[in-house]
Amino acid sequence: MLRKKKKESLIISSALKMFSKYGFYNTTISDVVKNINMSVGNFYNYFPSKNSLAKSSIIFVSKRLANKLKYINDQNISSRKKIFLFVESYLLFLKNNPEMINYFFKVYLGNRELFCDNENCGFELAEDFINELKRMINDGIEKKEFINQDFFISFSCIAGILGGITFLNSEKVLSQDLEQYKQALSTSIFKSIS
Amino acid sequence: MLRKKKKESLIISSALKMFSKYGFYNTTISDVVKNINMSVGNFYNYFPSKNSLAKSSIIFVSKRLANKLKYINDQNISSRKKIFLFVESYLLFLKNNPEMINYFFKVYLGNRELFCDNENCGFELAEDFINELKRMINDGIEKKEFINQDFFISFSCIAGILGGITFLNSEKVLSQDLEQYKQALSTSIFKSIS
Amino acid sequence: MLRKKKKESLIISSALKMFSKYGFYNTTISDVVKNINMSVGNFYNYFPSKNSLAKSSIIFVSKRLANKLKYINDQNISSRKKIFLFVESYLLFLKNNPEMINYFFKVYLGNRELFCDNENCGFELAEDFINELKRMINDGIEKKEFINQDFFISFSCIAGILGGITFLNSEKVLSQDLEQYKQALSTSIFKSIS
Amino acid sequence: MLRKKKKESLIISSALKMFSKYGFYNTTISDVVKNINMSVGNFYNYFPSKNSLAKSSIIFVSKRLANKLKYINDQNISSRKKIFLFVESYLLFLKNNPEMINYFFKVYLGNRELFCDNENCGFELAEDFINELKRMINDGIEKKEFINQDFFISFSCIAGILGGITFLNSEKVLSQDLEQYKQALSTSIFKSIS
DNA sequence: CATGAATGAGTGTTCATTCAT
DNA sequence: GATGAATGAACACTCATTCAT
Repeated sequence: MLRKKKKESLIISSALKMFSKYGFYNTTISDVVKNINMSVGNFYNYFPSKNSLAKSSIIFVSKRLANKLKYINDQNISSRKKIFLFVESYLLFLKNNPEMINYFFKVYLGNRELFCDNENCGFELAEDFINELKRMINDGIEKKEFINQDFFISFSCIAGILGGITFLNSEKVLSQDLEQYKQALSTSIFKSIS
Repeated sequence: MLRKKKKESLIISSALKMFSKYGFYNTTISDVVKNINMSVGNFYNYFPSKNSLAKSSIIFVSKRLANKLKYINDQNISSRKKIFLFVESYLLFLKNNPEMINYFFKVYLGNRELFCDNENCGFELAEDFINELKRMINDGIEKKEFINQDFFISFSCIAGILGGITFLNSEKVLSQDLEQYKQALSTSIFKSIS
Repeated sequence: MLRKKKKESLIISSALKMFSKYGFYNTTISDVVKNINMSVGNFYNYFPSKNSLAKSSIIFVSKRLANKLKYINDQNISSRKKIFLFVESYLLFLKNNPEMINYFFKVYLGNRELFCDNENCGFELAEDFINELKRMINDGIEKKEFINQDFFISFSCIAGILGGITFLNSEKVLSQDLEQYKQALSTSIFKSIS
Repeated sequence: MLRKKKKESLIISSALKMFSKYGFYNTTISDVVKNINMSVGNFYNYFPSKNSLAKSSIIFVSKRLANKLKYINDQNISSRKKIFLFVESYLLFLKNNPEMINYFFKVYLGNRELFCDNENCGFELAEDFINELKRMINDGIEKKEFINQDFFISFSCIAGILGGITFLNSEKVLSQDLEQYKQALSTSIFKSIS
């Protein structure tokens, strides 16, 4: 039902804010639902556990990021341009939705145990985004605009550099506005993988 | 007293292993001390709290990393070479002491709340390492081997790319041995900031 | 209204099954109504509380048992024969309606607190059955077929022995079919009170 | 350690009182420990769960009952006398330790789910007592003082009749003191199985 | 009558920290 | 210093009951 989906999104929104700000383990279910005038008991009508909320949240973020990247990937432009547009888009997204990006970097990457089933802790939950990134890299390599190297190196360059600036931003040490960095960042990223 | 320092190091070693593997919040003091045949009560003779153990641990790691970097910085070689040596040294360190690096990336960066006093969550605890990184970057810029850009961009490039590969390594998705990546990684890093 | 009574019986049937199988405290209202395609909210149109459902259920069982016993009591036969017929009838009932008997022994006798009002926890709820049992005993004593002893002793002999075999049956330790025990059981019961 | 065993017994004693009086599910760990000036947290230094406390409690009771019965079984007397001594001993025990017997009948027999592992809900936990009962019955049969019938019938006669009087006693419907019933009860039991 | 979302008090369990020995 | 029993606040999750629709 639509109504149910709406409520789920509302909960996820609150969770992203709280988890990204205070961390998963320092946020109680009560904290999550207080923001949206929901009772603790009712939360469990929408998610079976706090853990599953964390998982649903990362899927939510991954889908959003994947969409942005897909839109860029689908364009018939140079890889250089794609990198630029992606960085631009990413920085804007980070500015407007810091909780999503911070959730991705802080909770998803920092608390891996939450996202594992048994011993299996892959990236399934973020695969929408990762697959799109993979596509961008492979397209660039095919068109000889990127060097043909191990995927994981290129992945580290793109995600790592963006992760770095994201972290510095969340630490509030950046002196300028985020978008001021888009030129330098996209140039750095492009140089690193071409 | 020397004896006291020895015990502290022992505790930190155990903490780094446990925290990096299971996460700070999933590791109890009892877990930390069980490894080293110490009682829970006695732990508190060495550290006033679990939190302070986390802080001491990151200082310990930061110092170790800073030393490696300082040794390289002190040499009279090109920045290109420095980057290479640093990457090489870093990968070796990661291979031999994964718990330290993983602690840095997972716990220190992923659970910032642990390392804040009041609202102040700077990098004081890792400043030994960060200062040395700053020195390498500034030296390179001065010698015109790196482009003269915002420090934080260059920082993101170096730390971000290494962070990326570190994460992939801890996720066990890398197909080759870590040191196989040193050439490509140092090249990517160098290109990104020059 | 008849319709209302039908629904109540339906609920009680489901409750007897669930309560006897999983216990009162391990069965939720949701469990009870799921079986019969009824909503949780609607349940409260028929019973004011979970507790009252437990009470109504035992009354239901007691009436059923009382009817069987009354039919036997009303016959003009020896007490020896009555005991036999009762045991036979009881074992058949147990075989066909284990949930009723198990509810009686497990929930009604094992969770007395549910059936008390204030401090008053009598047998009112099972009085239909108990009165009929009392009648059988007193008739037997009058006819000098049973020894004239404290009612509670005779009661313990009849109900206790049947309770014993019921328990063993529900634990699935009996090697033979229930009705195979009717001869021995009725003999034992008869001997014990005559 | 002895100290530890002492505390465990203390907890079990309190649990037997509370569980037998209010039922397992209506007694909180807090209730159990309040009686003995222990904190909730400390309880978990002695038992891993509330459930395991229930199991340990029944083992405790079973051992106590088995001892009494063993003492009687070991004597070189007639089965008739054994039955009498056992009933006498049982009634005395019930009078002095009603919480133990009531726990056995109310919680152990009434809440079987607590004592099961997986699908396996045998009598292991009470086997000390049951084995001794089995011995008494078999000895009697061997000496031709009891009829040679299915063990479960004889078991139901002994345990059932005692269970009946126990139940009536805990319901406070008996008009006389417990020991007044020993003659009639032991006679009834003896007659039922001989 | 019927639905099922919403409520919120309640419980088992954990764990950082303390303290008597 | 060393021990580990003791403390108690905190939290995820449950579920009987209510109520808007």
